[in-house]
Formats: sequence, structure tokens, C-alpha cells
Amino acid sequence: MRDRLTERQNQVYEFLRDYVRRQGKPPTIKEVGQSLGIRSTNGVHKMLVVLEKKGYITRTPNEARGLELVDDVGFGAEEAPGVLMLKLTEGVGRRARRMTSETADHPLPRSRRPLLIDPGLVPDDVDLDDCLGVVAADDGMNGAGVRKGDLVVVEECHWRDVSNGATAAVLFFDRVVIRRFELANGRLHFRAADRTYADEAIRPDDPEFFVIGRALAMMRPLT
Amino acid sequence: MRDRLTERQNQVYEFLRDYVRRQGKPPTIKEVGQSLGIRSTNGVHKMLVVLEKKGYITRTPNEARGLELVDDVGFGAEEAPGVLMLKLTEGVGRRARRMTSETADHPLPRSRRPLLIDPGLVPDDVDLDDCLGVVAADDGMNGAGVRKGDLVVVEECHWRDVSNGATAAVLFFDRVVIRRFELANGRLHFRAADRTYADEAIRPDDPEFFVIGRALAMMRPLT
DNA sequence: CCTCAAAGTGAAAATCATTTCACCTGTTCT
DNA sequence: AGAACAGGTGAAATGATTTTCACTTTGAGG
Repeated sequence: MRDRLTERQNQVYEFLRDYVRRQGKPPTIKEVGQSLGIRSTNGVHKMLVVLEKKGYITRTPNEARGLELVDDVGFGAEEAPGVLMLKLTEGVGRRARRMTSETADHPLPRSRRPLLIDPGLVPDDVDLDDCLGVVAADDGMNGAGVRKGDLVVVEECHWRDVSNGATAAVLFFDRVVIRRFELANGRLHFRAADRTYADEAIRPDDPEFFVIGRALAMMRPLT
Repeated sequence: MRDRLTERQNQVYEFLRDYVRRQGKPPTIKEVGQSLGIRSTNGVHKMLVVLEKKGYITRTPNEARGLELVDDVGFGAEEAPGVLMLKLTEGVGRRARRMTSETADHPLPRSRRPLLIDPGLVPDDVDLDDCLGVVAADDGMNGAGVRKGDLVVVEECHWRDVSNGATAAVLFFDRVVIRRFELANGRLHFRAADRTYADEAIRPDDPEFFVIGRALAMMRPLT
């Protein structure tokens, strides 16, 4: 386990991360200082040394912009059992991290390597930091082209923010299913696109169901 | 249209591109020189000025590693008309460039931004440099979960290298379709997974058909 | 033959970036 | 109270990088 960062150190780390995402290259020490209000390059320098010691970045001595983010795991722990979770991030090298528990034997992204998703697959206004990937647990949306085992990119949000008719990812007992969402008569309706699967109409407070968020995109390796 | 590059200039450009892919940041002038056997930093410098003038890169004066590839086109020109082509690449921020002609109005990756695909979606032994993306032109593989408009990642190869039963991307007149491939009796069979679409059996030298390669993965934005 | 453009060489100037040195200010912990 | 640590300030030293200057080489064309 990596050493914990202090508040300030985390600010620095986040700046580095964001800068790299935006600019496609690491910042100089001065740039870091300017953004975080540290007037002395040395102040930043020492901060970087600490980040390196704690394992968050690696540095190349005497090199301009000579730092690199350590490809990390540990973006925020896990929740639903048996669910493959991915944490998506954005940037030049827009990447997403798999935080997973169960790797299962999905032919999907193996290893702990970051998972990439093209931002173009997702609407502009979506913050990829709010997104995660799930694996569809059944063929309920087969009729809409989403099959069991498909990797679905979900923007986490409250069910109130899912519009009627949109596709949602729902935690159904302990499986993640994809369904068409609708709010009617104070009930949440989850409609499958496949006759074989029953539609569900539940009360918002039903503990057996949990709307993870909007389904934005899907991907699948072809056999 | 962008100015054409000389042999040498192209070598420099390719080096820059490869370096950025691998290292996630642009090289210094000296690094470029070392790799291309140019002893004088000035030699490289002038080369970069030319690349900038011709529109292949942008530079920031007096900045270490202050250059950026112009998010480009020009990876190798285009072929099939009306086909959205993507060139996939790998690297730190594994990215892929869209080389396309027709942007069409696909809700797929917009803009000229690179397209990303997670390497985990594709077998290990595949060289992402040999891959490109195409948009399925019909619903012939609907039964197999690939629908019209889906972005399909294809590894370019000769039809001889597509194994029987594998999914292939085929240039059919001037549209790209996805089909199950089979070689039998000296003929190439393209089978749709949807009854509505007729199977095709052609001679290998049929000019109307062209096997682009193996289909490896697909992705789709969800409405 | 002369000229021009592409591609270099070498070295010196001018910046930019990282590192080091000396010291300061709170806070936390013993 | 005193030590230890996080987080800074400023300035100076040392490298790294980019730019500029003055010249050379080679090949294609007028």
C-alpha cells in the first residue's frame, strides 16, 4: 500500500495528473508553482521529492519536465460484489482504471492496466471522472445490441437524473443489468429489450435495486 | 492540404510521433538528433521549423519539449469512399488517429481527436499499428450483436490469414460490412448473422470484394 | 557554370529548469 | 519546552534546451 498523501501533497498530485491529461506532457516546476501559488521553485521541488518517495511519481534527474505519474491502481475502492468496476478518466491519454474485485473470466480488459475509452464515444458534457465500467450480467438488452458480458460505460448518477427512456445500469440484487429506464406513477420501470426478460416496476426506495447511472457506451471484443 | 514532406522530414516527423507515443511527452531537440544521427542541435532545430511551417507540428518558443503534433490527418491517406477510417496506435496514452474522409454524422468519435481503444479489448499478439477502425454499414451481423453504425476495430490482413469462422470486415462495393468468414471450395463465404441479408460466396479475385481484415472488437455509444 | 533548397556542422548566446543552500513558520508529538 | 515534519521564501549554482550565427555539402535546374 502506497503512503498516504497530505492534503497539500494531494493537491499537487492532482495538478500533475490534470496537467498531464490536458497537455499530454508533464509540467515544469515553475508551472506547478504558479498554479498552486508556490513562489519558490524549491517549494515545489521538495513537494515532488516527497511524491516520488511516496511512490506517486517517478522523476528523471535534471531533465526538463522529467516526471511521470506512476501508473496507479487505487482510485477509490470497490462496492458491489462480483462486479467488474472500472474507473474512467480523461485526458490526452484518456485512460480508465480498473479497480475491480472479481476479474472473472471475462475476455474483457485483463490485468490491472488502465482501460481506455475514447471520449468521443461519450457526450461532451460528461465528466469521465464520474464514469465507471460495468459488465452486463444478462442478455436483457440483447434486442438493443447489448449482450451479456459486454463492457458498459456508465455515468454514475441518481435515478432522478436519468431521463425517461434512457438506458440505465441497475444493480439488481448483486448483478449489474442494463435496462431502459422510465419513471411513471412514482415507480421506476426497468424494461428489457428482450421478451424473455420481465420488466420490473419498483418503488424508489426498494433496497433490492439500485440505479448506478446512465449507460453511455458499450464495447465488446469480438470472438 | 498540408505541404508534402521530404523523405528526411518525414523521418523526423515519424520519430516525433513514435516518441510521443512511447514516452507520453515530446522529445528534446538533442534527443531527436541522437536518434536520427544529426550532431548539431541546429540541424534538428531547422527541421522542426520546417515541420511547423508545413503544419505538422506546433511549437512554443523557448520551451523545453515545446512541441506538439498537430492532431493530424495524413497518416497514410484514405481509401474506400464513404468509410470512416481510424488508425489505432499504442503507447502511454494509447491513442489512435482518425484519418478519415467522411465524418458522416455518426455519433461516433467526432472531431479529429485521436481515438482510443483499450488494448485489453484486443488479443495480446495484435499490433495496434496494423489496426484501424471502420463503421459497420449494415445490420448484417445484428444477430451477433454488431449493428449498423457500430465502430469496429479491424486488424488489417490478407484473407488467407483470416481463420474459418472468424468475423471479418469486408469492403463490399464501397461499403464496409462485417461478416462471418469462411473459406470453402476455393471460395470466400461471407455469412451474415441475420437472415435478411444474403450470404455471399465469391472467388478470391473478385474485384467487387475486398477483405480488410479480422474484426477484433466493437464499440458503440448508447443513445 | 551558377543558384537555390535541403540538410548539416560547430560553437556561442540566451533561456529555461532543476537543484542546492540557508533560513523561516506553524503544528504535532513526546 | 524541544524535536521533527510539512510547507515555504529567496537567491544562487548548475545543467539542459532552445536559438542564433557563420559556413559547408550535395543535388536539381535554369
